[in-house]
Amino acid sequence: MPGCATEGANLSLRAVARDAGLVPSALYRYFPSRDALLTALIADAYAALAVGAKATEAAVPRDELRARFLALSHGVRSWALDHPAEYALIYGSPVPGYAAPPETVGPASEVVVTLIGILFDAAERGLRPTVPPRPLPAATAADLRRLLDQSPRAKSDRADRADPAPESVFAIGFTLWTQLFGLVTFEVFGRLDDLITDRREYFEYQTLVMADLAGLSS
Amino acid sequence: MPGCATEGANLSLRAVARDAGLVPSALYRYFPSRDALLTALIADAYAALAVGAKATEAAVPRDELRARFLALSHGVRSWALDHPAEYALIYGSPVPGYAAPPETVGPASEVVVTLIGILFDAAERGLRPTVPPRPLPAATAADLRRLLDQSPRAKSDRADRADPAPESVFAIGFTLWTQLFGLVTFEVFGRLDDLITDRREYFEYQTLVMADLAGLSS
DNA sequence: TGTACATCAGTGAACGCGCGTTCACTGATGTAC
DNA sequence: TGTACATCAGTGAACGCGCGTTCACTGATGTAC
Repeated sequence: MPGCATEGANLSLRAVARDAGLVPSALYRYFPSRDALLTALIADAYAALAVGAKATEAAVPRDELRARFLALSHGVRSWALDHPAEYALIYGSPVPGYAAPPETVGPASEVVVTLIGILFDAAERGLRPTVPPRPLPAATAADLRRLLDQSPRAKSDRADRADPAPESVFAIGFTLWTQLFGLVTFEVFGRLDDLITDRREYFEYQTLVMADLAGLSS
Repeated sequence: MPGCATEGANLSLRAVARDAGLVPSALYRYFPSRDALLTALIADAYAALAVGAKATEAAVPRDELRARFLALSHGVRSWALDHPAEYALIYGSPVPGYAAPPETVGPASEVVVTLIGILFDAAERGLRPTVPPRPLPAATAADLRRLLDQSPRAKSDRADRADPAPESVFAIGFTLWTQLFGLVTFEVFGRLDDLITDRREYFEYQTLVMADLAGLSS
């Protein structure tokens, strides 16, 4: 499809056609329905976010774990601020009557996978979270172990490290993931508007606290 | 207005009228426009969330700081899961073309004010966050000091406590606030659907980690 | 107590708009002989 | 090289629908005398 500008706050089929300089019915050559178009927009948005966030992280030397985490975080924030409509599409209110099909789960998890990769590198170097260790509850531990088994990187070098349990690395990864997107969502959706004036500085501070929490000291 | 059931995923004026058993034009007796109706729905939703969350927190003895935090968190989560449409209205994607008027900022901040109240009580009892202290950057410190001056409770007993700086109590409050709503938003909006099976247990675990982080040990 | 009138709460029809979707079509581009 | 035909990319009119909003109205409830 030519152009394919997914900008603009409106995600209606007609709005997408307008942005692309086409008549609405022309989109039916490319997508059988509005839901199929929506799926493509969502997959594109996840992919674009992952590209933006991982590009900044990949530029940092592998052993600078704290800097890698900060780069990833700022990459997510920058992309979200530059593309608020697409960010809202993937991290905002679910679209009523639309269920994301399975082909979007891969792109959707790229950021958290990268984040957890940093934490595994940190665990390998002996870095430990500053928050006191707390045993994972049973069902959550099972869920994280299942995700771990689907993650080739974590599985390959699991044998030679008994401590910390890889599940607990996932758990701290989920904590950071939640906090990161909570932070970005608050800012992009304007929840900080009358509270925080220098939002970049605030974001930097909060991500530094998160890095401290995860024990990413270098 | 009779009935005034704000349930239902749709927030259109006609949908609200339907829920209330009225004809659409009847709403113009109560609200001059759709935006005014939206403002009322938003204010109601904030108030209902605050009532739900604070009710559970208020039932806990004042000196059980950890239990108060957990009760507040679970109160927010329960209300959000019971009222997903209203939760999306106040914590989801902003409605295009609608700007929240100033009368919604009071109700909007009740949960974070309660949360920070718990943290002030904890600071008074000498409890300290486990995350290493990190100096607040200038603009953020100024913002938090300004919010502090608007908060009567914090101001009244500020003189007799030099340490920790009340701004830093606000800072940790903002961290927990972000994490709490990030957690709830992920769950309510279905972002955990194929990842976490026992979501209540997962939420409990993550809030316990947050309490550890904030040093809420009793 | 009974009548006259004002207020109130809501009705019902109509408007113009943007939406998703359909369908017959057009005209440029490529391919076969 | 020239003609005939198929494919492709997109057009344009039309549909039925839900939306926000308007306006004249109705009928029940309250108040004055």
